[in-house]
Amino acid sequence: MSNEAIAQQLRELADLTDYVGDSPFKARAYRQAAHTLETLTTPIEAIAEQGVDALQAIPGIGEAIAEKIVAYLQTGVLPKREQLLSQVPHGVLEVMAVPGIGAKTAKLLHDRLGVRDLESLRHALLSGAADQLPGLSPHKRERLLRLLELQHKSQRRTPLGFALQRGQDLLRAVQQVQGVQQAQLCGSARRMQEDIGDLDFLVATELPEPTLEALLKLPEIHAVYAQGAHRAQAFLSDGLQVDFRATPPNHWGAGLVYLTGSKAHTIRLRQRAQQRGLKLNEYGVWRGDVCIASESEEAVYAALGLPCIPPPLREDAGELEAAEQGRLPQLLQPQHVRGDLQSHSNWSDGFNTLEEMAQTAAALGYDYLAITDHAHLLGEGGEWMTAFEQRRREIDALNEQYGGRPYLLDALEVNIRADGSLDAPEAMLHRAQLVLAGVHDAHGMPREQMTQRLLRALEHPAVDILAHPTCRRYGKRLANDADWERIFERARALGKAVEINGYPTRMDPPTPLARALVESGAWVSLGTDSHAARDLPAMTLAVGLAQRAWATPERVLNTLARDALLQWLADRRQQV
DNA sequence: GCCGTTTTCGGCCCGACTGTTTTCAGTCG
Repeated sequence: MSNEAIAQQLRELADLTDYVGDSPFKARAYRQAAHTLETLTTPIEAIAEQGVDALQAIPGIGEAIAEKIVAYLQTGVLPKREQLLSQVPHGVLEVMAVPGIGAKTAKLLHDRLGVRDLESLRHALLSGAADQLPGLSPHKRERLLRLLELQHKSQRRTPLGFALQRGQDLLRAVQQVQGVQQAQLCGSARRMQEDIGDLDFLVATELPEPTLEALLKLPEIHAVYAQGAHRAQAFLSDGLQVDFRATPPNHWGAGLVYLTGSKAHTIRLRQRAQQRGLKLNEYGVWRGDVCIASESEEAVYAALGLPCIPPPLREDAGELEAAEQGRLPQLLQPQHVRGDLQSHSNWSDGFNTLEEMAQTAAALGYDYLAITDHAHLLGEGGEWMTAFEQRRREIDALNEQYGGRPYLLDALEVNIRADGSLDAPEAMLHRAQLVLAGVHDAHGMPREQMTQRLLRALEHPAVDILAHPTCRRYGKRLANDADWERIFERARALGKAVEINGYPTRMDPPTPLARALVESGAWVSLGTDSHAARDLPAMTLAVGLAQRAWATPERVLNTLARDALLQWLADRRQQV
């Protein structure tokens, strides 16, 4: 997938363009093209093969950027970026990434103090040399030093699962603060983006200043970055950034639209308002000085001639066109989900017993839970089948005892070896009620080899679901490369499912690929990959990712009632 | 650099906060 790689280079080119003082609109065009590439569900190579006209048919990509993409695909670099980098120290890109330092400040720091990377920036700040520069007060110097410290400690982006947890805890505290009439977590967390940069809270209040003041005194707040009459920015002790935005209660809906974003979606909405002789800001939709919509999100979208677009779709990735044409998907909702199709018990590497898993699944209201213990961890060597049969008897007993509420599926997760064969005895695979196959080692193979590996596993008659397709892990492992279009198409043709995995550090496949999966028409299976009962609520994350992929309930396996799911499994096995 | 039922040239979202600006530039979301 070069899409992300080219997008990254275009963003750097945009930063460099700002740095050297070329037209800011050029930089914006580069960033817009980068965003478009990141949301494409097709590999850019495939489009480029159809010729330069196909590239230019993509919105935001014209003659010049199309040429740059072709050059990148041929040489692996953007010539313009290389040229600028030969004039500018490499490290200014990381200096510009520090919050509060933009292109102008970075250039000033370089030209006057020789700042060329984070280390020389730290030195310039500590030595006091930076105090002499316009715009760099001692106060700002302290702030920047603290930021450098925090950035050092924290990863720049936090996986959604962890961020949502922190955001919901903090939201409860926010709602208790004097003056807060209503509060909601917005931003990328509300859009269920797989990783987030900060937590954005919208707060409805009649008294913005004292309320913000009180919010910044919450014990969770470690350091205040900026504070005004309507907005405040702060950091938690682990470096996670928090933004508070106060809004008058009667402008709540417009505030939600503004703070939920995404930025690209908001800009499109504002352009749309302009085209209709209106103006959209965080307070509402305006005709001249008259506010014509502000109280609810529905009203704001309606004033722009659109149905309300669900937050996970607000990425400027075709949702405005779909809304305009009445083609918005009827998204999958959490209440559609009847059960979880990947979980592990202490029969393999899970923490909890089958019964503890069943009890939590029952508390979640599930009809079923697939216990997908790792086949190769079920007993040692020749003991596999014995352990498997013992586990089955325990599952049968629990299903009897609980009257099938929830019903536990006697399932397996099996490792796909490097050659695409499965690491489990055939007898076991065919006796299991449901089989997930997934890659657990030999990552990072060349694309074609990985493709063949996954296709071969998919062809195995016992395999029902391809688990965590790309195997990416936050902070640990990049996504595996493969010809996903072919793999999803083969899964569709075989009537098999591909998993959307909601385990917090996996969230696999990433959004654009998940959307390609949904578009392929293959069955989708939602799994939390829980290794403990307390992980099971992560289904929220899997559903969020599926929503970002535009999934509707129809092709999601987990929306089937128990008997329909068992019938689906039986039908597929008969086809073999 | 992109784009066009306002435009092939002249626009390009909009407002809050910081700093030192007595009216605005830089940065951010």
